[in-house]
Amino acid sequence: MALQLYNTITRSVEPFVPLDPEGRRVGLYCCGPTVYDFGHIGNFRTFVFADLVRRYLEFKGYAVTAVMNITDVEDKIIARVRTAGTTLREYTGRYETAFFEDARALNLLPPHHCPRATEHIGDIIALIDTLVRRGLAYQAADGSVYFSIEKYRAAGGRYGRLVNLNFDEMRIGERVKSDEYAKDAMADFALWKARTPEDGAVTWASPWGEGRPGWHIECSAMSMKILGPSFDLHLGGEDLAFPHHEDEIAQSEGAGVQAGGRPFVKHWLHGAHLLVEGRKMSKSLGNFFTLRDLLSKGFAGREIRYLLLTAHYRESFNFTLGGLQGARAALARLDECLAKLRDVAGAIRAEPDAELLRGFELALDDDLNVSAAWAAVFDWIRRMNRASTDNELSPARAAAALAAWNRLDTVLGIGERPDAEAPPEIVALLEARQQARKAREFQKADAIRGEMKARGWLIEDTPKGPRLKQETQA
RNA sequence: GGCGGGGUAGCCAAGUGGUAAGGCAGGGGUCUGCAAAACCCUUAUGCGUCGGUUCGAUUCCGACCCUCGCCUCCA
Repeated sequence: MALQLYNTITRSVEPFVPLDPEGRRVGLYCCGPTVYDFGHIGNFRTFVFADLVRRYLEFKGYAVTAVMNITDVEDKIIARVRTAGTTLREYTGRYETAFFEDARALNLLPPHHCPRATEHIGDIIALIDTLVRRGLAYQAADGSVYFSIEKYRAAGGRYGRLVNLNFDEMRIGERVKSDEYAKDAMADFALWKARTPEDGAVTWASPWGEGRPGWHIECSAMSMKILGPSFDLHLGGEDLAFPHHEDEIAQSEGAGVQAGGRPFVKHWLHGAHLLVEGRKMSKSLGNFFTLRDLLSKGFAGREIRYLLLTAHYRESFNFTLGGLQGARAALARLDECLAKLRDVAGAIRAEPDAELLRGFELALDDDLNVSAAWAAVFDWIRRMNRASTDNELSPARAAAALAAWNRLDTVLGIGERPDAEAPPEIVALLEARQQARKAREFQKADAIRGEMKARGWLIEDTPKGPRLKQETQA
């Protein structure tokens, strides 16, 4: 079975074939967070998607090098540093730490490299210098260095491959006042921004004077430094396709550092945005959620991760609090099944059940059809439960099922609900209830059960005796 | 205005030129002292609207409506 992925640059689903001649090593870069605030659920949809891509490639046996940049210098950050009266590092450090905490809550595998823009100023300057020397970049009257789309095109570069744009029809100036810039052409973009008084201490020396990097250049400089001038996969949110990724291609290929005929990036993947409660997420609508907001409402990281992983990455997704409740119920069914399997399997070990793996892999091979993958998982859960009810679940079969699940979960990253140890007073209540039941004092037994539920513990009476479960609630 | 996605059950969401996966919620049943969990049955003659192509369309084509994204520093 072969993995197929949609490629934004060809607008089609195509087989994934690594650049590595041995077909083993894969370089993956994902545009990471701009650390000016806490990450919201939309940001994390993209990062969960990137995590899925990385994990599935590893599942398929590829040796992945995953890179995610930290954008720690940028207009919004500088503005906030100024109003907060703090230093750049202090300000961004706070949100970077928060980001990694959030990432851990969602069980995102840490990328192998998380380069910060501010720690690669030298690489950025070197890349800009190359572009200047090749005649593709120029310093304008305002002191900033810009990339010339016209020169790039004249040199054979193709601009506008990720997004079909008609530059004559563009509504120029609607979002940025054109008179703010001294660029030769509207479409040119900044590589190096000359220092302004508002930048405060956020400035670096360069051959073109004091200033700071433009936005796009950091990703080109850092990705090529770590993964080489040509690498396999570049991911990001769909909004980044233009201009960010388009400009990355122009800069990176404009530098002429790729081996003959090789592209900067072979495969571009873009994750769709999400809606929240059916509306575009916005603070004024009250449907703007940071990950922290959701965690503080009592939802678990795995529930959020699961919900984000129920929809295909190229479709916009309607994220709702009700959906999160549904996620909790679905995971409870999974947990229930796994607990049963573990109970039956005991210490037996077995090879993974091939049927489950096959359905799962078939689904994800098809451009990461994660909905179909979950369908395979839930069909399997039903089969296991039925076997259990019909008394046909042997320890060997349960062990094989568990082994398959563990393999799947290297991709899904859902894990299992941690078992909480019941406190002594709950155990005492449980024993009291058992006494009452034995004496057929059911009213008393039910009262005790109600008392335990009030304290957050549920009882399930099984043929093997009562089972305690901690109630989850948001 | 240009370009690109979408509109599938109460909600979320796959999918296909041949008669609609899966999850949540709901209804009925089995089991249970009662529950819980689990299982079984059930819930779209229908896939935005109107036309067209076809033996056959939710799937292809056209128009229209609604919605989301991008159109210069937003995941």
